[in-house]
Amino acid sequence: MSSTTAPLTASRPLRKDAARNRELLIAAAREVFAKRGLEASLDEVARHAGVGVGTAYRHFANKYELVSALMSNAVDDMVADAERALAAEDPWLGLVGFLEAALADQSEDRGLREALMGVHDTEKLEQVHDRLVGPITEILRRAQRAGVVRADAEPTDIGFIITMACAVADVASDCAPQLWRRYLAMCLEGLKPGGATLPAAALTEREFRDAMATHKQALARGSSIS
Amino acid sequence: MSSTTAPLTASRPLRKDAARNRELLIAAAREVFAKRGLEASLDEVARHAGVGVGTAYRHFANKYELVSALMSNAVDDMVADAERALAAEDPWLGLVGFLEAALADQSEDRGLREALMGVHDTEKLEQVHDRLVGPITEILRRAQRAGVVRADAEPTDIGFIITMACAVADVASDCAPQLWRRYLAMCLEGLKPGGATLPAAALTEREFRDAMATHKQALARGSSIS
Amino acid sequence: MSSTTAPLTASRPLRKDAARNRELLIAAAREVFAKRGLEASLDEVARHAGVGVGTAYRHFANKYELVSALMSNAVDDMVADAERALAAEDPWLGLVGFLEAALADQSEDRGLREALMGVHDTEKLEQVHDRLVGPITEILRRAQRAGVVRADAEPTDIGFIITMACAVADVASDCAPQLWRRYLAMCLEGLKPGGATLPAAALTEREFRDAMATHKQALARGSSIS
Amino acid sequence: MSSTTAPLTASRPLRKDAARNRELLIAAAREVFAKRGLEASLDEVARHAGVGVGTAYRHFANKYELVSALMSNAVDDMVADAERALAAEDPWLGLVGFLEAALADQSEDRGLREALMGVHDTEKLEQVHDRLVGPITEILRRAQRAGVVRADAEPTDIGFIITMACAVADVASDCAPQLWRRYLAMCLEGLKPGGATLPAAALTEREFRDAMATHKQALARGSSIS
DNA sequence: TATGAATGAGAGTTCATTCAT
DNA sequence: AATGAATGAACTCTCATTCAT
Repeated sequence: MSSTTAPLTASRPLRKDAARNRELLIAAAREVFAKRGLEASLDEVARHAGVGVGTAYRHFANKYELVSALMSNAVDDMVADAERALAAEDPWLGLVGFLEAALADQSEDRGLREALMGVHDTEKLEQVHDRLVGPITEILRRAQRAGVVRADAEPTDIGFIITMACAVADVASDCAPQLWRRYLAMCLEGLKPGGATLPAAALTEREFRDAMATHKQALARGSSIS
Repeated sequence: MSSTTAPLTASRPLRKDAARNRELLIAAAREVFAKRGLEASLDEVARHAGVGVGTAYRHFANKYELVSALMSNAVDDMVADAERALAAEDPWLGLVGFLEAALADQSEDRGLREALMGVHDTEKLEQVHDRLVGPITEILRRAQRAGVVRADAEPTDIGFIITMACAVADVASDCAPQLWRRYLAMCLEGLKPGGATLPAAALTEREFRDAMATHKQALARGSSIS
Repeated sequence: MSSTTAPLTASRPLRKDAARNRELLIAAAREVFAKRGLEASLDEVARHAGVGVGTAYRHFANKYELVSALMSNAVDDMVADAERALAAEDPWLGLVGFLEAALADQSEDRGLREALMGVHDTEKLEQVHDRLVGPITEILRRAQRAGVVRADAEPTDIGFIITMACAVADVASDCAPQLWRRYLAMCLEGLKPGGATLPAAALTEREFRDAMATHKQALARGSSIS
Repeated sequence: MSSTTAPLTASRPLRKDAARNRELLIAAAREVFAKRGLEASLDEVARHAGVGVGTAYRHFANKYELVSALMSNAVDDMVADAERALAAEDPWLGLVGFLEAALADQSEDRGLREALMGVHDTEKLEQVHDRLVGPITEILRRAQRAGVVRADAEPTDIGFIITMACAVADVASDCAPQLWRRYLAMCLEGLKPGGATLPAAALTEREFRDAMATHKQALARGSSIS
């Protein structure tokens, strides 16, 4: 009856605006996926968020888009972590600090790990990489210039070190939530100068992206995320 | 030693055609699971093998049993790898050789990686561990006695190094099938004596088993492999 | 009493279309199960109702829940029958009327007979018995007080008389839909005072419930209704 | 080598002749079906008999034929029971004795009950009836001539009384194996002269056969016994 | 002839996605 | 815009029956 959008009657539920529902869904998805992995159903996410599934599909074209949004948030965090790392005085501690910060998040979130290991959309993947490649490259190069990281290390190595530590977290997060730190430390030894020659070349940024994209498509085929 | 053609396995000799189908199924399963992971359906495996689903279920009580058979084969191979490693003169090269051999297999087989990372049956898991723990411990201890591996390394570290290299293979196997070698080399640097103190204790053998078992159960809940 | 159109059932009001489909499903289930017994598939019930299987599973968690809903309706009817019987002036005619009314329903519905003979869920069974035991006991005791039923009859005898008449209906309902009346009459002769001593004690209410529950479990093992 | 059929070498298994296997299968089927009902699989029966399924299908065209053979045996027993009943001096005790003997068998054999309630083959059914109708009719008529059974009872009533007592046994055989005797006694009261008029005519022998046959076909449609 | 391996239709159930309300 | 009911393909597993050995 009124032209305002404010609720007039107490019995009519508040009209939640879209942004609020979007946040609710993302928060619910994070919680649900963190605990149960990406195989949790969208119904469960929606229920957790207190909205209908239909609403989820209004905000996200499909399950993957929702996962994607989660990833964007995680990437935001990683970018922030990276900026903090660049602000650190010691380049080595900066690198280590970045990895620890990024992994501290991921080690607690199964859904995030699965999402980062299995991005299902090339375009999205490009965006993620576009945002991270600069900071990560700078963190690494700075450490190399300081002589604390071997010269043949490449930015994609950082990506795979994260991948590896995530794998440990995947297996051990319930029993030993901090175990990934042990293996991150081992990998970091391998990053220090003076080690043996590495038997295979690092991927270029381009190859890394393609690898990720191919991997996802392999995952997507036959997976519930299509 | 015997002149009979009886199968070497202790169980009842399989009829010729049945044995053939069993092999067809295992081969098909390996191929299908290698490419698409364990979430591929048994129908697809059977189709790939050129047999009906029913046949698959005659040979393997359920999907997991089939995966389990695949794993048994893989564990056989790993045990053989481990024995070769112990026969090597140089303890370090033995250790490295074992890891490279084991990973060369797994890097090409996504299903195998998923199976080993996600054994869904506690009993089977125990069997796998029972067979591998001895040889792996001996490989490691020998290298430690020779002073080429840091003293605080534990057998479970070998397990997690395999886990990590598999994670790399998971992502990159299509584009860069040998990339895992780069990161295995990095990890091996971390295994050499003289590195920084590791920030978290290795799991004991028992904890490792429990971690694996818990991980599986988490995976199994809601997964197609129940 | 209220002017709202809210449903009388205490649970959340179903959306109009959903309520319609629920009714369609129940009607279809009654028809299909009535004709073909409980072994008819849910796909067939859904097809008969003109909805997808998924819809059936939205309304009923599993096949048994659907059967259960059917049973609840039938028990409602039986309770109503029992109340009418208690309102009858002649205690004997009340008893007979109750049995005839109850059996008139069941004789036409094979699914209902199977459901009542084979309740697969202990809790549900308890509910059914809880609702029926009072009225039936009262009907019987009133007739006994009036001296028209033998003193050693027990409420569980009523249950078994229904069981027996149902068995006749099971066999003969197609060819002779009223034949059960003949054998109900025979059983009723056995209920009248003055007959020979009965060679086995009636079950107590507790034993009757346990018998039913055990029977169901035997049926359920290996049956499609688990 | 020898022209005898006796085994010559200890290692070669005795050549079981067909008759022996047939008996083994029937015995196994009786046991298995008695315990688990007709839904037990033929594989299980064959395993129990120590032969292959193929052998079962050599002797019986399908599952139903095997059940049918079981029934034949049971009918043999019933015919023998009937003959003993006719030899009894007291016509009433003869009738009662026949029913008790027949039911004592059936009450212990779930498969037999299911088979008799659900004969799936018209021809077989005819055979069963052909063999039983004479003796049963004679038992009944003799009792009627002696004035101990009501004049409007028909041979098919005997069939349905068995049906009814079987239904009781079906439900209660685990908890109260003798309970059917109570309800048989009640039915027998209804058979005695002097009761109320029965509200529906007994089936004729022809109708009884048709009822059974129709019933079976209904059961068979959609049932595992096709 | 006996065997048991192979078959494949069909059952119950789940869930990403669509669409009427 | 929000809801959640509806959809139907897909998955695992069973078993009566057939057929190669």
